[in-house]
Amino acid sequence: MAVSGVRRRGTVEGAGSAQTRQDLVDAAVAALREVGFSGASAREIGRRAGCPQSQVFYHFGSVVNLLLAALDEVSTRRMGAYRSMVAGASSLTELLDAAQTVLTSDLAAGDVRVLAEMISNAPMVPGLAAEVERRLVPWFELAEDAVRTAVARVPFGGLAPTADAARVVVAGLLGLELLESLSGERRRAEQLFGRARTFAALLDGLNPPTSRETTS
Amino acid sequence: MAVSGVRRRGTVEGAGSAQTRQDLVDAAVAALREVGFSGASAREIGRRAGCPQSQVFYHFGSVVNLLLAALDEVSTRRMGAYRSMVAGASSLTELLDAAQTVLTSDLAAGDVRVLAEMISNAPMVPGLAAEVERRLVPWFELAEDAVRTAVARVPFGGLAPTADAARVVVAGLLGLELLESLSGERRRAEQLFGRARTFAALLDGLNPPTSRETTS
DNA sequence: GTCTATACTTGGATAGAC
DNA sequence: GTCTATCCAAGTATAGAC
Repeated sequence: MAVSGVRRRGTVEGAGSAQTRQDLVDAAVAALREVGFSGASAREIGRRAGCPQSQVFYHFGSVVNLLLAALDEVSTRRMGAYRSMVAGASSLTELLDAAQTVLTSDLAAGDVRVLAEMISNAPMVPGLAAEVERRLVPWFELAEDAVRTAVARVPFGGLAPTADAARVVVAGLLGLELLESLSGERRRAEQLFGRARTFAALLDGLNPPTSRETTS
Repeated sequence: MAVSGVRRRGTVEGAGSAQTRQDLVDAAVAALREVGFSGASAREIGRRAGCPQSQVFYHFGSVVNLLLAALDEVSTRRMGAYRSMVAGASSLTELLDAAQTVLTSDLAAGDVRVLAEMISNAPMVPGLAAEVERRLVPWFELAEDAVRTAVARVPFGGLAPTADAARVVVAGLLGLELLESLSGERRRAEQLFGRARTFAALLDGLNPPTSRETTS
C-alpha cells in the first residue's frame, strides 16, 4: 500500500534517494514562491521537504544549486503549456485570450514569481547570473514566437523587430509580477488583459482575413 | 578650512548629526545599487559611510528604515528631472527622445536598480511592502502624465486607459532593469529606444499638427 | 542514504564608556 | 553623538554515527 499511498522517504528501499531529491526540489520551488530567494535557506527548504538541511548539501552540494534545479523544474513544466498556446493562436485576439488563460493561472500559481526571484537575486551571487541567463533563453524564444504570431496579419508586420519586442514582453511580465507581489492583489493583470483585448479586436477588425483561414 | 573642504564627521560641533545621517543615506543608496538588498547590511553600509554600524540604529532605528530613507532620496532626486521631461514634450517623438536621455542615464546611474531592489524584496519583510507601495505612487502618476502626452495627438487617444498603460510602463521599466542587471550589458535599452523612435516618427507623421503648436 | 551534532560566519540590535 | 564591545539569532557547510 506504500505504492499508491503517500510515499514516505526511506520506506521503500532503493527509491529513497530519488524521492528525497524530488521532495527537495518541490520544497525549493514552494520556498522561492512564498518566502523568496533570501528566505529560501537550506533549513527552510529542509523543513518543507520533511528532512534535515544536511540533505540539501548531500544531494545538490549547495543551496544555490538546488534553487537552480527548482528553476529548471518550473521552467520546463510551463514551457509545454506556453508552446501549445502560441501554436494554437492565429490572430491577436486569439493570442491574447490564450495568454490570459495561461498567464493568469501562472501568475496565480506563482511560477513567474520563482523566475523573478532568481533573476533579481542572481547578480549578488557570483556565477549565478550566467546560469540564470542560460535558463532564460527558451522564454525569449517563446515570446518571440508569440510576437511573430501577433504581428503576422498586421501590414508591414514582418518588418517589426521581434527580438526587441520579445525582450520587452518578458520584461513586462517580470515587472508586472513584481508590482503584483507588492500589492498582494492578483486581479490587476486580468483587468489589463481585458482592456488589451478590446484594442486587439479593433486591430484584428482593421485587418480581416483575406481568405478562409487554414484552421480546418 | 573645514567649511569648504571635505567635511569630517565630528570636526564641526553640532553639525555632526545631520552629516552622519546624510552619509548613511548616501552609503545605503550605493549599497543597494552595488550589492543589492540582501547585501545592504548595517555593517556594509557603515563601512561605506565610514562609521560603525551602531550609527545605523541610532539614527534610523533599523536597517529597513534606513533603506526606506535611501529610497526616498533617489525617488525625490529624480522626480524633478522626470517631470520637466514630460512637461517639455508635446509629441510622441519628443517624449521618446527625452525619455531616452533621462532613462538611460538613470539606468546607468542605477537609480532604477534601487527601486527594483526595494520592490522585489519588500514582500519578505513584514510591513515593508506597504511603505514601498506608498513611495511608488508618484512614479505611477508621472508615467500616466507621460502616457497622456504620448496619446494626446492620436485619434481617439482620449479613450485610452492611461492608468493601466502607466502601470505597464512602470512594469516594463522595472523588468528591463532586472534583465539588464542580469546580463551586465547596459546598452540594450538604448537600442530599444532607437527602434521605438522609428515607429514613433511614423505615428507622429500620420497625425501632423493641425495648426501651429503653442510652443512659442 | 539519512540522521544528529557541531564548527564557523555573518548580521541585527543593544549596553555602556567617552 | 559617537565609539567599542558584546549578545543573540540564523545561515552554510561538514563530520561522523547509524
